[in-house]
Amino acid sequence: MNLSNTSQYAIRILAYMADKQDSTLINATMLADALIIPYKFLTKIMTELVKANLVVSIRGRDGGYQLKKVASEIKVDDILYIFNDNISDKQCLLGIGVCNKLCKCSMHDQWMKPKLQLQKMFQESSLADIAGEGSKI
Amino acid sequence: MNLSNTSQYAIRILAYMADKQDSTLINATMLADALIIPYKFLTKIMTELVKANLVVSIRGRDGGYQLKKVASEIKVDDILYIFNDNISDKQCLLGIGVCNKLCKCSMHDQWMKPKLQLQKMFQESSLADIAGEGSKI
DNA sequence: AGTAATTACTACTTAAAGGTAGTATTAATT
DNA sequence: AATTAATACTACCTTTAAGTAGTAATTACT
Repeated sequence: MNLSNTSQYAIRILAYMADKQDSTLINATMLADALIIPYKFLTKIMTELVKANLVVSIRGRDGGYQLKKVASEIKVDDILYIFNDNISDKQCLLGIGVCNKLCKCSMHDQWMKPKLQLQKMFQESSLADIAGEGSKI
Repeated sequence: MNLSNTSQYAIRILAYMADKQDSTLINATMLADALIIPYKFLTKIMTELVKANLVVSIRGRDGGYQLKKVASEIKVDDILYIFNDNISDKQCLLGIGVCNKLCKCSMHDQWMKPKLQLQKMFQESSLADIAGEGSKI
């Protein structure tokens, strides 16, 4: 039970960008070096973040990336959603199609409480909440 | 954020076996048919469960499988552990090595509470707790 | 002893995630 | 206009998870 590599990278990238809001643009080389993420893989992720409207890109010389919204408006859940890594309501912990009150998998009841808490955490945590504070990047 | 196919299958298999405790042995064909899991993949998983000491196998004609312990003694966390799918304490949500109070990733604090609740749920839920009750199998 | 029914083992194939390489496009600077 | 530095695109390669196939080993029954 864990996040995909891609989601982990994306969260770290965006949290780093939120932390460096002062400098208008950050380019892929800077991000890849700072976060120790393979450059080519990072640019692939950046393009997805641009398409998902979380990031704006400026092409050409002196180009780079910046957040499209203020940090407090970008939630971790928004990031996970892009990479299909969020916790959906219907999704069954045991993978038996759709799970709900009427048609439960055997772990439905036990899963309910931690699931809601996880969802809440992802939905309420913004980049502003997680950026900075001298944490690992 | 989800369990691997293999873990999902394993939980379903063991919950089903716990539910059918009356019939001493259950063979791979019965399990594969009942749970709609590919037969060959299921036997592979069963062999791992035997090696992990959760299941006993009887080889040869009229052979099959049965739980090695009583259902209440087998926790979901024990199953996830086998397939490296449990939630370890050290494991960092963002994949930046080891995460702890002294050396935190940016989501460490937010992750702590849901993580503990998830761990607790997996560690406290036994096959006896999740088997039966007319749930999907 | 032979047959049938079962698990165990070994090896392979397929699909998805993770990662890399090269080229096209864009735009500022000279 | 040419050069340079950046993102975007397309295609490929590598690794891991998921699934399949065939055979060996084991054991009850006849």
